[in-house]
Amino acid sequence: MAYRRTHAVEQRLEAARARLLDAATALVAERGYAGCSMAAVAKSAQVGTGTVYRYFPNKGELFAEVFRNACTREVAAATAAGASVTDDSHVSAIVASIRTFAERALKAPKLAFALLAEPVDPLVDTERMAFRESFGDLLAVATQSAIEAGEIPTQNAGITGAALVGAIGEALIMPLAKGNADPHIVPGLITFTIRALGGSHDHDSRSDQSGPAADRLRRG
Amino acid sequence: MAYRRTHAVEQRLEAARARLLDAATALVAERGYAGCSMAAVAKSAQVGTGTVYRYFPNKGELFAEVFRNACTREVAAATAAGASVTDDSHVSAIVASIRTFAERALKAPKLAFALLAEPVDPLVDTERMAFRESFGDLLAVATQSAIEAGEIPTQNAGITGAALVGAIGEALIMPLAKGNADPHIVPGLITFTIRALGGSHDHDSRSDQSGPAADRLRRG
DNA sequence: GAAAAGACTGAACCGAGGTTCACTCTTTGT
DNA sequence: ACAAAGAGTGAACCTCGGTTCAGTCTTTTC
Repeated sequence: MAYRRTHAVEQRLEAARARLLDAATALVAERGYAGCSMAAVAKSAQVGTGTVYRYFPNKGELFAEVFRNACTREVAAATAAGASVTDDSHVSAIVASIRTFAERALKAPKLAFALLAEPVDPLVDTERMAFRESFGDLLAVATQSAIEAGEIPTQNAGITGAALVGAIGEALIMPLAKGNADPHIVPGLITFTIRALGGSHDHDSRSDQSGPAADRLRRG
Repeated sequence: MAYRRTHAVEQRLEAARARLLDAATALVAERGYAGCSMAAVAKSAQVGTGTVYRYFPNKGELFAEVFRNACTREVAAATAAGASVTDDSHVSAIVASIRTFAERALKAPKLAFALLAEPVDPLVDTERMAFRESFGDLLAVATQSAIEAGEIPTQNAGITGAALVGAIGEALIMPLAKGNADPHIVPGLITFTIRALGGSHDHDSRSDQSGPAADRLRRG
């Protein structure tokens, strides 16, 4: 026999795989999923097109992993933000999670849009679904804690979690699609969240003060 | 000269166009957008494939119109439901709109899923965006009225409208995707809506009574 | 009835992008 | 150095559904 995978090679392969994932992620963040052909990913990672297929069986799997990583990062960030204020109140923790999520999304709009709403492969869609679900679960669990702590009224925490995810996503999509990162909506969303949970109104210092002028009705 | 489009022909053409739209709509409602090839639409409408292109320049335009019609119907139904209770309170009107929307969606899950979430052409996506926006506007206007009537606290009605659309959409997507039309979520959504608006809790007789059991956290 | 103007047809075409594969280059072990 | 086993390559291939168009059928007018 001759040639058995040595440690050095194994590391190089791992590195190449990571480079491919990084390149793909960067491309999504820059151009959205639509601008991510396999050829583009390969080129961006400085390898031949065929090489990509030595690391991933097909496009769906590659981008499923890209999405999974990105989603994990986002959920982790939101979770961490929530955990860092648990000493205060559960509602505050939820608010912190949501603020972190929204602010991060506004900072990386193309990526956030791809994660939330852009048309993608079925395989990738599954990851998105999982993302929304796990973010919803995160909120649902926190909601349940808040209920049990008597901070907010009894309610179906699962529905509340899902509804909050939808509410935040939808409110963010317009600005994300346009690419203009107007952080003005965040306080409005937080007010909405606190009220939807049924919490008292002092969990967040900044409350949304928009006037009743008719032209304020339209989003944008 | 010979042959000028007579009235009878004009009517036949119009009828054919309508048949195509109907066939396409039925197909979407039955199989979702994914199952809607031009050939399938043509076959279902009993015409040749090429004929479709005598009525619509391309697939995108055809389905944009299909979506536009369906969306218009849904928004109209929700609007009507809201208008029919205006004598009571604005919050009740919003609740009625939302209930109607949700119940109709659960009754035609494939169509609702296509309208709300299924991956589609960019052209069709535009219609979807418009749909969500106009439904959001409907809710925003009603919210604004409720604010001005003093029923609910001052808030950015535009954000509230968008957030409610997202909340309802997200909460419905899971059941819609699975195809199981569990009307149980509707009362939960209504509770959520009323609370999010900041209205008092007696605008709807049926309130959601889910217990705190942990296994209730998961949606489904 | 004949000719002109459309309307209808569906098999053939086509493009875009994911995927493959015959070939070359690199690494390993003797 | 040399052969075996991978790893890398990118041009060619394939697929699939939207689109076209040369040929046929229908309607209208004279």
